[in-house]
Amino acid sequence: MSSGALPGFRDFYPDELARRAHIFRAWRAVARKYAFVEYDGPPLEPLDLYTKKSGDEIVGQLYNFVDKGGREVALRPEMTPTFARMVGARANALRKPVRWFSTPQLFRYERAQRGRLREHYQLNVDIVGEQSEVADAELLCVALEIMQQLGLTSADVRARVSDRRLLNGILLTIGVTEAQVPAVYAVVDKIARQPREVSAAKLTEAGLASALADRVLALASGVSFEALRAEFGAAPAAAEHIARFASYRSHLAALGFGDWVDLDLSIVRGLAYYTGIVFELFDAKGELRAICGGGRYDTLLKSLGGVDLPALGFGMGDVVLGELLQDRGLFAAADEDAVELHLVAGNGAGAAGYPKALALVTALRRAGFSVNHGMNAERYLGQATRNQVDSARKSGAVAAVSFNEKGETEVTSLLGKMSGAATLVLDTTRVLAGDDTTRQTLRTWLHEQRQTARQSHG
RNA sequence: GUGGAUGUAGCUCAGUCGGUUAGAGCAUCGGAUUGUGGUUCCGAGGGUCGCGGGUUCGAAUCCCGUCAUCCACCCCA
Repeated sequence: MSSGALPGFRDFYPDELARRAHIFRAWRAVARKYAFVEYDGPPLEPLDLYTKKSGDEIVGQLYNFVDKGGREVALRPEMTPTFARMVGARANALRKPVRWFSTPQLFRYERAQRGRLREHYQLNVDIVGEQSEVADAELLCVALEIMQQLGLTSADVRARVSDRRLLNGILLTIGVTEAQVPAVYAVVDKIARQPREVSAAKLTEAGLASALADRVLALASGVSFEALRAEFGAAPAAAEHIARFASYRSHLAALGFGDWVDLDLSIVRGLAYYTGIVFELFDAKGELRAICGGGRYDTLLKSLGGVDLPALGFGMGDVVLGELLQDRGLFAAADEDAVELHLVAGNGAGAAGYPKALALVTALRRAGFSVNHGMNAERYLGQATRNQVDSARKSGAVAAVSFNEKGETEVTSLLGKMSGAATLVLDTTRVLAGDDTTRQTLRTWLHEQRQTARQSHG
Protein backbone atom coordinates (compact mmCIF):
# COMPACT_ATOMS: atom_id res chain seq x y z
CA MET A 1 0.00 0.00 0.00
CA SER A 2 3.02 2.28 0.05
CA SER A 3 3.65 2.62 -3.67
CA GLY A 4 1.74 5.86 -3.78
CA ALA A 5 2.22 9.21 -2.10
CA LEU A 6 4.74 9.92 0.62
CA PRO A 7 3.60 9.22 4.17
CA GLY A 8 1.26 11.90 5.39
CA PHE A 9 0.63 13.17 1.85
CA ARG A 10 -2.52 12.61 -0.12
CA ASP A 11 -3.45 11.79 -3.69
CA PHE A 12 -6.71 13.51 -4.50
CA TYR A 13 -8.75 11.25 -6.76
CA PRO A 14 -11.76 12.98 -8.32
CA ASP A 15 -14.10 11.98 -5.49
CA GLU A 16 -11.68 13.34 -2.96
CA LEU A 17 -10.96 16.47 -4.90
CA ALA A 18 -14.70 17.06 -5.14
CA ARG A 19 -14.86 17.00 -1.34
CA ARG A 20 -11.92 19.33 -1.06
CA ALA A 21 -13.48 21.68 -3.60
CA HIS A 22 -16.72 21.60 -1.65
CA ILE A 23 -14.88 22.77 1.46
CA PHE A 24 -12.93 25.41 -0.48
CA ARG A 25 -16.13 26.77 -2.00
CA ALA A 26 -17.60 27.25 1.47
CA TRP A 27 -14.41 28.88 2.71
CA ARG A 28 -14.26 31.37 -0.13
CA ALA A 29 -17.96 32.08 -0.27
CA VAL A 30 -18.19 32.92 3.41
CA ALA A 31 -14.91 34.83 3.58
CA ARG A 32 -16.03 37.01 0.69
CA LYS A 33 -19.48 37.42 2.17
CA TYR A 34 -17.74 38.86 5.22
CA ALA A 35 -15.78 41.23 2.99
CA PHE A 36 -12.39 39.54 3.27
CA VAL A 37 -10.09 39.57 0.23
CA GLU A 38 -7.83 36.72 -0.81
CA TYR A 39 -4.03 36.77 -0.87
CA ASP A 40 -1.27 34.19 -1.12
CA GLY A 41 2.46 33.93 -0.59
CA PRO A 42 5.24 31.53 -1.53
CA PRO A 43 5.05 27.92 -0.35
CA LEU A 44 8.82 27.98 0.18
CA GLU A 45 10.27 30.51 2.62
CA PRO A 46 13.60 31.33 4.26
CA LEU A 47 14.10 29.04 7.23
CA ASP A 48 14.69 31.90 9.62
CA LEU A 49 11.20 33.22 9.01
CA TYR A 50 10.10 30.39 11.29
CA THR A 51 13.08 30.03 13.62
CA LYS A 52 12.95 33.74 14.48
CA LYS A 53 9.51 33.34 15.95
CA SER A 54 9.59 29.89 17.45
CA GLY A 55 13.26 29.09 18.04
CA ASP A 56 15.45 26.38 16.63
CA GLU A 57 13.52 23.47 18.14
CA ILE A 58 10.84 23.99 15.50
CA VAL A 59 13.27 22.87 12.81
CA GLY A 60 12.58 19.25 13.77
CA GLN A 61 9.03 19.72 12.51
CA LEU A 62 9.84 21.55 9.30
CA TYR A 63 10.49 20.37 5.80
CA ASN A 64 13.72 22.29 5.41
CA PHE A 65 16.77 22.01 3.19
CA VAL A 66 19.52 24.01 1.57
CA ASP A 67 18.67 25.12 -1.95
CA LYS A 68 21.11 25.21 -4.86
CA GLY A 69 22.00 28.78 -4.03
CA GLY A 70 23.03 27.77 -0.54
CA ARG A 71 19.98 29.29 1.13
CA GLU A 72 18.37 27.63 4.16
CA VAL A 73 14.72 27.24 3.16
CA ALA A 74 11.58 25.52 4.47
CA LEU A 75 8.15 24.60 3.15
CA ARG A 76 5.73 26.81 5.03
CA PRO A 77 4.29 25.16 8.15
CA GLU A 78 1.94 28.06 8.84
CA MET A 79 0.80 31.20 7.10
CA THR A 80 1.06 33.77 9.84
CA PRO A 81 4.76 34.72 9.38
CA THR A 82 4.23 35.21 5.65
CA PHE A 83 1.11 37.21 6.38
CA ALA A 84 2.95 39.31 8.92
CA ARG A 85 5.73 40.07 6.46
CA MET A 86 3.33 41.02 3.70
CA VAL A 87 1.26 43.26 5.94
CA GLY A 88 4.37 44.70 7.57
CA ALA A 89 5.91 45.65 4.24
CA ARG A 90 2.91 47.77 3.27
CA ALA A 91 1.47 48.55 6.65
CA ASN A 92 1.30 52.29 6.03
CA ALA A 93 -0.38 51.96 2.68
CA LEU A 94 -3.04 49.42 3.66
CA ARG A 95 -6.50 50.62 4.55
CA LYS A 96 -7.30 49.54 8.10
CA PRO A 97 -8.72 47.34 9.28
CA VAL A 98 -7.12 44.84 6.92
CA ARG A 99 -9.38 41.85 6.21
CA TRP A 100 -7.50 39.17 4.35
CA PHE A 101 -7.88 35.44 3.86
CA SER A 102 -5.84 32.71 2.24
CA THR A 103 -6.09 28.95 1.64
CA PRO A 104 -2.46 27.77 1.66
CA GLN A 105 -1.19 24.23 1.62
CA LEU A 106 0.98 23.85 4.71
CA PHE A 107 3.64 21.29 5.58
CA ARG A 108 4.94 19.90 8.81
CA TYR A 109 7.29 16.99 9.30
CA GLU A 110 5.53 14.96 11.94
CA ARG A 111 4.18 11.51 12.47
CA ALA A 112 0.83 11.29 10.70
CA GLN A 113 -2.31 10.34 12.60
CA ARG A 114 -6.04 10.63 12.11
CA GLY A 115 -6.80 14.28 11.51
CA ARG A 116 -3.14 15.12 11.28
CA LEU A 117 -1.02 14.73 8.18
CA ARG A 118 2.23 16.14 6.94
CA GLU A 119 0.40 18.35 4.52
CA HIS A 120 -2.95 20.05 4.67
CA TYR A 121 -4.88 23.01 3.39
CA GLN A 122 -5.77 25.63 5.90
CA LEU A 123 -8.06 28.58 5.60
CA ASN A 124 -6.42 31.57 7.27
CA VAL A 125 -8.59 34.58 8.07
CA ASP A 126 -6.99 37.62 9.69
CA ILE A 127 -7.90 41.14 10.71
CA VAL A 128 -5.25 43.77 11.34
CA GLY A 129 -5.64 47.21 12.86
CA GLU A 130 -8.73 46.92 15.02
CA GLN A 131 -8.46 46.52 18.77
CA SER A 132 -12.20 46.42 19.49
CA GLU A 133 -13.74 43.11 20.60
CA VAL A 134 -16.29 43.61 17.84
CA ALA A 135 -13.52 42.40 15.52
CA ASP A 136 -13.08 39.31 17.70
CA ALA A 137 -16.78 38.61 17.40
CA GLU A 138 -16.75 39.20 13.63
CA LEU A 139 -13.83 36.81 13.23
CA LEU A 140 -15.47 33.98 15.13
CA CYS A 141 -18.65 34.49 13.11
CA VAL A 142 -16.73 33.84 9.90
CA ALA A 143 -15.66 30.45 11.23
CA LEU A 144 -19.15 29.63 12.47
CA GLU A 145 -20.87 30.71 9.29
CA ILE A 146 -18.61 28.34 7.38
CA MET A 147 -19.87 25.55 9.62
CA GLN A 148 -23.41 26.63 8.86
CA GLN A 149 -22.72 26.89 5.14
CA LEU A 150 -21.47 23.30 5.16
CA GLY A 151 -24.66 22.07 6.80
CA LEU A 152 -23.46 21.86 10.40
CA THR A 153 -25.49 23.28 13.27
CA SER A 154 -24.82 24.51 16.79
CA ALA A 155 -25.69 20.97 17.88
CA ASP A 156 -22.82 19.59 15.77
CA VAL A 157 -20.14 22.15 16.46
CA ARG A 158 -19.31 24.21 19.53
CA ALA A 159 -17.06 27.23 19.83
CA ARG A 160 -15.11 27.33 23.06
CA VAL A 161 -13.84 30.79 23.83
CA SER A 162 -11.65 32.30 26.46
CA ASP A 163 -9.58 35.39 27.01
CA ARG A 164 -6.05 35.23 28.21
CA ARG A 165 -6.31 38.62 29.87
CA LEU A 166 -9.42 37.46 31.71
CA LEU A 167 -7.84 34.21 32.84
CA ASN A 168 -4.78 36.13 33.90
CA GLY A 169 -6.84 38.60 35.94
CA ILE A 170 -8.77 35.85 37.66
CA LEU A 171 -5.63 33.93 38.51
CA LEU A 172 -4.06 36.99 40.05
CA THR A 173 -7.26 37.73 41.97
CA ILE A 174 -7.40 34.30 43.59
CA GLY A 175 -3.77 34.46 44.62
CA VAL A 176 -1.62 33.01 41.84
CA THR A 177 1.58 35.02 41.42
CA GLU A 178 2.78 36.45 38.11
CA ALA A 179 5.69 34.05 38.19
CA GLN A 180 3.37 31.05 38.48
CA VAL A 181 1.08 32.05 35.61
CA PRO A 182 3.01 30.37 32.78
CA ALA A 183 3.08 27.05 34.63
CA VAL A 184 -0.62 27.34 35.35
CA TYR A 185 -1.30 27.97 31.66
CA ALA A 186 0.59 24.83 30.75
CA VAL A 187 -1.53 22.77 33.11
CA VAL A 188 -4.80 24.40 32.15
CA ASP A 189 -4.09 23.80 28.48
CA LYS A 190 -3.97 20.06 29.10
CA ILE A 191 -6.69 19.84 31.68
CA ALA A 192 -9.00 17.77 29.50
CA ARG A 193 -6.25 15.45 28.34
CA GLN A 194 -4.78 14.34 31.64
CA PRO A 195 -6.17 13.05 34.95
CA ARG A 196 -7.14 15.64 37.50
CA GLU A 197 -4.62 14.32 40.02
CA VAL A 198 -1.81 14.85 37.54
CA SER A 199 -2.93 18.41 36.89
CA ALA A 200 -3.23 19.07 40.64
CA ALA A 201 0.23 17.62 41.26
CA LYS A 202 1.76 19.82 38.58
CA LEU A 203 0.13 22.90 40.07
CA THR A 204 1.40 22.22 43.57
CA GLU A 205 4.77 21.51 42.04
CA ALA A 206 4.62 25.01 40.57
CA GLY A 207 4.19 26.37 44.06
CA LEU A 208 0.41 26.63 44.44
CA ALA A 209 -1.16 25.64 47.74
CA SER A 210 -3.42 22.63 47.24
CA ALA A 211 -6.59 24.62 47.99
CA LEU A 212 -5.55 27.14 45.35
CA ALA A 213 -4.76 24.39 42.88
CA ASP A 214 -8.25 22.98 43.37
CA ARG A 215 -9.70 26.41 42.81
CA VAL A 216 -7.79 26.79 39.54
CA LEU A 217 -8.87 23.38 38.32
CA ALA A 218 -12.50 24.07 39.17
CA LEU A 219 -12.45 27.36 37.26
CA ALA A 220 -10.81 25.81 34.23
CA SER A 221 -13.07 22.77 34.13
CA GLY A 222 -16.15 24.68 33.20
CA VAL A 223 -17.86 27.61 34.86
CA SER A 224 -20.54 29.78 33.36
CA PHE A 225 -19.77 33.34 32.46
CA GLU A 226 -22.55 34.48 34.77
CA ALA A 227 -20.84 32.77 37.71
CA LEU A 228 -17.53 34.38 36.78
CA ARG A 229 -19.10 37.79 36.51
CA ALA A 230 -20.80 37.43 39.89
CA GLU A 231 -17.55 36.44 41.52
CA PHE A 232 -14.97 38.59 39.76
CA GLY A 233 -16.99 41.39 38.17
CA ALA A 234 -15.75 43.83 40.80
CA ALA A 235 -12.22 42.49 41.31
CA PRO A 236 -9.70 45.16 40.28
CA ALA A 237 -7.51 42.81 38.27
CA ALA A 238 -10.44 41.21 36.42
CA ALA A 239 -13.26 43.76 36.16
CA GLU A 240 -12.09 45.31 32.89
CA HIS A 241 -11.72 41.92 31.24
CA ILE A 242 -15.06 40.67 32.50
CA ALA A 243 -16.70 43.73 31.01
CA ARG A 244 -14.94 43.25 27.69
CA PHE A 245 -15.92 39.62 27.52
CA ALA A 246 -19.55 40.53 28.26
CA SER A 247 -19.42 42.96 25.39
CA TYR A 248 -17.88 40.30 23.13
CA ARG A 249 -20.69 37.90 23.95
CA SER A 250 -23.35 40.45 23.22
CA HIS A 251 -21.76 41.23 19.84
CA LEU A 252 -21.72 37.53 19.00
CA ALA A 253 -25.39 37.33 19.82
CA ALA A 254 -26.15 40.41 17.75
CA LEU A 255 -24.27 38.92 14.80
CA GLY A 256 -26.43 35.81 15.11
CA PHE A 257 -24.11 33.21 16.58
CA GLY A 258 -24.57 33.57 20.34
CA ASP A 259 -25.91 30.06 20.77
CA TRP A 260 -22.82 28.38 19.26
CA VAL A 261 -20.46 29.70 21.91
CA ASP A 262 -19.37 28.37 25.31
CA LEU A 263 -16.94 29.96 27.73
CA ASP A 264 -14.05 27.63 28.46
CA LEU A 265 -11.11 29.03 30.38
CA SER A 266 -8.98 26.01 29.53
CA ILE A 267 -8.60 27.22 25.95
CA VAL A 268 -5.19 28.87 25.90
CA ARG A 269 -4.02 27.77 22.43
CA GLY A 270 -0.71 26.15 23.11
CA LEU A 271 1.50 28.68 24.76
CA ALA A 272 1.95 30.61 21.59
CA TYR A 273 1.64 34.25 20.71
CA TYR A 274 -1.99 34.88 21.61
CA THR A 275 -2.69 37.87 23.79
CA GLY A 276 -6.45 38.20 24.14
CA ILE A 277 -9.65 36.43 23.21
CA VAL A 278 -8.92 32.95 21.88
CA PHE A 279 -11.23 30.25 20.55
CA GLU A 280 -11.37 26.73 19.19
CA LEU A 281 -14.11 24.92 17.31
CA PHE A 282 -14.87 21.32 18.22
CA ASP A 283 -17.36 18.74 17.07
CA ALA A 284 -20.01 18.55 19.77
CA LYS A 285 -19.49 14.82 20.29
CA GLY A 286 -15.84 15.38 21.11
CA GLU A 287 -14.65 12.64 18.77
CA LEU A 288 -12.25 14.67 16.69
CA ARG A 289 -9.44 17.11 17.12
CA ALA A 290 -10.11 20.82 17.02
CA ILE A 291 -11.63 21.93 13.71
CA CYS A 292 -10.37 25.45 13.94
CA GLY A 293 -8.44 27.66 16.32
CA GLY A 294 -7.53 31.28 16.56
CA GLY A 295 -7.53 34.46 18.54
CA ARG A 296 -5.95 37.81 19.10
CA TYR A 297 -2.20 38.33 18.75
CA ASP A 298 -1.71 42.04 19.30
CA THR A 299 2.08 41.96 19.78
CA LEU A 300 3.11 39.48 17.10
CA LEU A 301 3.34 41.86 14.15
CA LYS A 302 5.62 44.12 16.09
CA SER A 303 7.86 41.29 17.18
CA LEU A 304 8.07 39.91 13.63
CA GLY A 305 7.98 42.83 11.29
CA GLY A 306 8.23 45.92 13.40
CA VAL A 307 4.73 47.31 12.73
CA ASP A 308 2.84 47.84 15.93
CA LEU A 309 -0.70 46.95 14.95
CA PRO A 310 -3.30 44.88 16.79
CA ALA A 311 -4.26 41.72 14.95
CA LEU A 312 -6.34 38.59 15.20
CA GLY A 313 -7.01 35.58 13.06
CA PHE A 314 -7.77 31.89 12.83
CA GLY A 315 -6.75 28.80 10.92
CA MET A 316 -9.12 26.06 9.81
CA GLY A 317 -7.71 22.89 8.26
CA ASP A 318 -9.37 20.73 5.64
CA VAL A 319 -8.56 17.40 7.30
CA VAL A 320 -10.57 17.35 10.52
CA LEU A 321 -13.34 19.35 8.89
CA GLY A 322 -13.51 16.80 6.07
CA GLU A 323 -13.70 13.95 8.56
CA LEU A 324 -16.56 15.64 10.37
CA LEU A 325 -18.50 16.28 7.15
CA GLN A 326 -17.90 12.69 6.10
CA ASP A 327 -19.12 11.35 9.47
CA ARG A 328 -22.26 13.47 9.28
CA GLY A 329 -22.99 12.50 5.68
CA LEU A 330 -22.76 16.10 4.54
CA PHE A 331 -20.76 15.39 1.41
CA ALA A 332 -23.56 13.34 -0.16
CA ALA A 333 -25.43 16.28 -1.60
CA ALA A 334 -22.29 17.86 -2.98
CA ASP A 335 -22.95 17.28 -6.68
CA GLU A 336 -21.89 20.72 -7.84
CA ASP A 337 -19.47 19.27 -10.36
CA ALA A 338 -21.78 16.75 -12.03
CA VAL A 339 -21.74 16.67 -15.84
CA GLU A 340 -25.10 17.83 -17.15
CA LEU A 341 -25.63 15.79 -20.31
CA HIS A 342 -24.38 12.51 -21.74
CA LEU A 343 -24.90 11.46 -25.34
CA VAL A 344 -26.58 8.07 -25.84
CA ALA A 345 -28.04 6.39 -28.91
CA GLY A 346 -31.80 6.70 -29.24
CA ASN A 347 -34.19 5.31 -31.80
CA GLY A 348 -33.10 7.92 -34.28
CA ALA A 349 -29.37 7.47 -33.82
CA GLY A 350 -28.84 5.36 -36.93
CA ALA A 351 -30.88 7.67 -39.14
CA ALA A 352 -29.13 10.80 -37.89
CA GLY A 353 -25.67 9.30 -38.04
CA TYR A 354 -22.61 9.87 -35.88
CA PRO A 355 -21.47 13.25 -37.29
CA LYS A 356 -24.81 14.78 -36.44
CA ALA A 357 -24.55 13.37 -32.92
CA LEU A 358 -21.17 15.05 -32.51
CA ALA A 359 -22.62 18.26 -33.93
CA LEU A 360 -25.31 18.05 -31.27
CA VAL A 361 -22.68 17.63 -28.56
CA THR A 362 -20.81 20.66 -29.80
CA ALA A 363 -23.94 22.80 -30.11
CA LEU A 364 -24.90 21.97 -26.53
CA ARG A 365 -21.41 22.74 -25.28
CA ARG A 366 -21.40 26.07 -27.09
CA ALA A 367 -24.72 26.80 -25.44
CA GLY A 368 -22.95 26.44 -22.10
CA PHE A 369 -23.83 22.90 -21.04
CA SER A 370 -21.28 20.33 -19.90
CA VAL A 371 -21.60 17.32 -22.19
CA ASN A 372 -19.93 13.91 -22.17
CA HIS A 373 -19.98 11.19 -24.81
CA GLY A 374 -18.47 7.78 -25.44
CA MET A 375 -15.96 8.84 -28.12
CA ASN A 376 -16.50 5.68 -30.17
CA ALA A 377 -18.70 5.64 -33.29
CA GLU A 378 -19.02 1.85 -33.50
CA ARG A 379 -20.08 1.54 -29.89
CA TYR A 380 -22.50 4.46 -30.20
CA LEU A 381 -24.24 2.85 -33.15
CA GLY A 382 -23.82 -0.75 -32.05
CA GLN A 383 -24.13 -0.97 -28.29
CA ALA A 384 -27.53 -1.58 -26.73
CA THR A 385 -29.07 1.66 -25.52
CA ARG A 386 -29.66 0.25 -22.05
CA ASN A 387 -25.93 -0.24 -21.66
CA GLN A 388 -25.24 3.27 -22.91
CA VAL A 389 -27.80 4.72 -20.54
CA ASP A 390 -26.32 2.70 -17.74
CA SER A 391 -22.88 4.07 -18.50
CA ALA A 392 -24.22 7.60 -18.63
CA ARG A 393 -25.89 7.15 -15.25
CA LYS A 394 -22.78 5.75 -13.68
CA SER A 395 -20.68 8.60 -15.03
CA GLY A 396 -22.83 10.85 -12.88
CA ALA A 397 -24.55 12.79 -15.66
CA VAL A 398 -27.78 14.55 -14.83
CA ALA A 399 -29.52 13.59 -18.08
CA ALA A 400 -29.05 11.55 -21.25
CA VAL A 401 -29.43 13.24 -24.63
CA SER A 402 -30.34 11.34 -27.79
CA PHE A 403 -32.24 11.48 -31.10
CA ASN A 404 -35.69 9.89 -31.08
CA GLU A 405 -37.32 8.14 -34.06
CA LYS A 406 -38.64 11.49 -35.32
CA GLY A 407 -35.16 12.97 -35.25
CA GLU A 408 -35.99 15.25 -32.34
CA THR A 409 -33.54 15.81 -29.53
CA GLU A 410 -34.70 13.95 -26.47
CA VAL A 411 -33.35 14.61 -23.00
CA THR A 412 -34.05 12.03 -20.28
CA SER A 413 -33.36 12.55 -16.62
CA LEU A 414 -30.94 10.06 -15.13
CA LEU A 415 -31.70 11.04 -11.55
CA GLY A 416 -34.13 8.97 -9.56
CA LYS A 417 -36.19 6.08 -10.91
CA MET A 418 -35.64 5.24 -14.56
CA SER A 419 -39.13 3.93 -15.22
CA GLY A 420 -41.20 6.99 -16.01
CA ALA A 421 -38.15 9.24 -15.98
CA ALA A 422 -38.82 12.85 -16.90
CA THR A 423 -38.24 13.58 -20.57
CA LEU A 424 -37.83 16.80 -22.51
CA VAL A 425 -38.16 16.93 -26.29
CA LEU A 426 -36.38 19.72 -28.18
CA ASP A 427 -36.33 20.75 -31.82
CA THR A 428 -33.01 19.46 -33.13
CA THR A 429 -32.65 22.21 -35.70
CA ARG A 430 -33.03 24.85 -33.03
CA VAL A 431 -30.55 23.13 -30.72
CA LEU A 432 -27.98 22.93 -33.52
CA ALA A 433 -28.58 26.59 -34.34
CA GLY A 434 -27.95 27.64 -30.75
CA ASP A 435 -31.48 29.00 -30.30
CA ASP A 436 -31.69 31.03 -27.11
CA THR A 437 -35.21 30.04 -26.04
CA THR A 438 -34.38 26.36 -26.47
CA ARG A 439 -31.28 26.81 -24.36
CA GLN A 440 -33.28 28.46 -21.59
CA THR A 441 -35.84 25.65 -21.70
CA LEU A 442 -33.16 23.03 -21.27
CA ARG A 443 -31.34 25.01 -18.58
CA THR A 444 -34.55 25.36 -16.56
CA TRP A 445 -35.49 21.73 -17.05
CA LEU A 446 -32.10 20.49 -15.85
CA HIS A 447 -32.35 22.72 -12.81
CA GLU A 448 -35.77 21.28 -12.02
CA GLN A 449 -34.49 17.72 -12.30
CA ARG A 450 -31.75 18.41 -9.80
CA GLN A 451 -34.15 20.13 -7.43
CA THR A 452 -36.58 17.22 -7.60
CA ALA A 453 -33.85 14.68 -7.05
CA ARG A 454 -32.47 16.63 -4.12
CA GLN A 455 -35.86 16.77 -2.43
CA SER A 456 -36.66 13.09 -2.88
CA HIS A 457 -33.17 12.30 -1.68
CA GLY A 458 -33.42 14.05 1.67
C1' G B 1 11.05 10.50 18.76
C1' U B 2 8.39 6.40 22.41
C1' G B 3 4.79 2.35 23.13
C1' G B 4 0.70 -0.90 21.21
C1' A B 5 -2.39 -2.99 17.16
C1' U B 6 -2.97 -4.05 12.01
C1' G B 7 -1.17 -5.06 6.65
C1' U B 8 -4.71 -10.57 1.24
C1' A B 9 -7.91 -7.44 -5.78
C1' G B 10 -9.64 -0.33 -6.65
C1' C B 11 -13.03 -1.01 -1.75
C1' U B 12 -14.99 -4.30 2.39
C1' C B 13 -13.29 -8.83 3.81
C1' A B 14 -12.91 -14.82 3.73
C1' G B 15 -8.79 -18.13 3.45
C1' U B 16 -9.40 -24.33 8.44
C1' C B 17 -3.77 -27.87 11.18
C1' G B 18 1.58 -25.06 6.95
C1' G B 19 -0.56 -28.66 1.54
C1' U B 20 -2.75 -28.55 -5.66
C1' U B 21 -3.76 -23.03 -9.92
C1' A B 22 -5.40 -17.68 -3.20
C1' G B 23 -11.58 -16.75 -3.07
C1' A B 24 -16.43 -13.81 -2.34
C1' G B 25 -19.34 -9.33 -2.48
C1' C B 26 -19.09 -4.46 -4.33
C1' A B 27 -16.64 -1.64 -8.18
C1' U B 28 -14.64 -1.76 -13.45
C1' C B 29 -15.19 -3.69 -18.64
C1' G B 30 -18.02 -6.62 -22.44
C1' G B 31 -22.55 -9.13 -23.79
C1' A B 32 -28.13 -10.71 -23.43
C1' U B 33 -33.63 -9.20 -30.81
C1' U B 34 -31.22 -1.52 -33.39
C1' G B 35 -32.43 -0.74 -28.38
C1' U B 36 -37.38 3.07 -23.05
C1' G B 37 -33.42 1.75 -19.48
C1' G B 38 -31.35 2.07 -11.72
C1' U B 39 -33.51 -4.50 -11.81
C1' U B 40 -32.07 -9.47 -13.66
C1' C B 41 -28.85 -12.91 -16.25
C1' C B 42 -24.08 -14.43 -18.71
C1' G B 43 -18.98 -13.44 -19.22
C1' A B 44 -14.09 -10.95 -18.67
C1' G B 45 -10.07 -8.33 -16.63
C1' G B 46 -7.83 -7.36 -12.08
C1' G B 47 -2.93 -10.32 -6.80
C1' U B 48 5.05 -9.67 -5.89
C1' C B 49 -0.88 -12.16 -0.01
C1' G B 50 3.15 -4.57 2.20
C1' C B 51 8.57 -5.57 1.37
C1' G B 52 13.12 -8.50 2.55
C1' G B 53 15.17 -12.64 4.74
C1' G B 54 14.70 -17.35 7.57
C1' U B 55 12.49 -22.38 8.94
C1' U B 56 10.30 -26.32 5.79
C1' C B 57 9.66 -31.23 0.74
C1' G B 58 6.05 -27.16 0.71
C1' A B 59 4.60 -20.44 3.65
C1' A B 60 -0.92 -15.78 2.77
C1' U B 61 -0.37 -19.04 7.21
C1' C B 62 5.39 -20.06 11.58
C1' C B 63 10.03 -16.84 13.01
C1' C B 64 13.15 -12.29 12.43
C1' G B 65 13.82 -7.62 10.23
C1' U B 66 11.85 -3.55 7.63
C1' C B 67 8.21 -0.16 5.65
C1' A B 68 3.32 1.69 5.92
C1' U B 69 -1.34 2.60 8.35
C1' C B 70 -4.26 3.22 12.82
C1' C B 71 -4.38 4.21 18.24
C1' A B 72 -2.08 6.36 22.64
C1' C B 73 2.09 9.65 24.06
C1' C B 74 5.16 14.06 22.52
C1' C B 75 3.96 18.41 19.98
C1' C B 76 0.97 21.48 17.62
C1' A B 77 -2.31 23.37 12.95
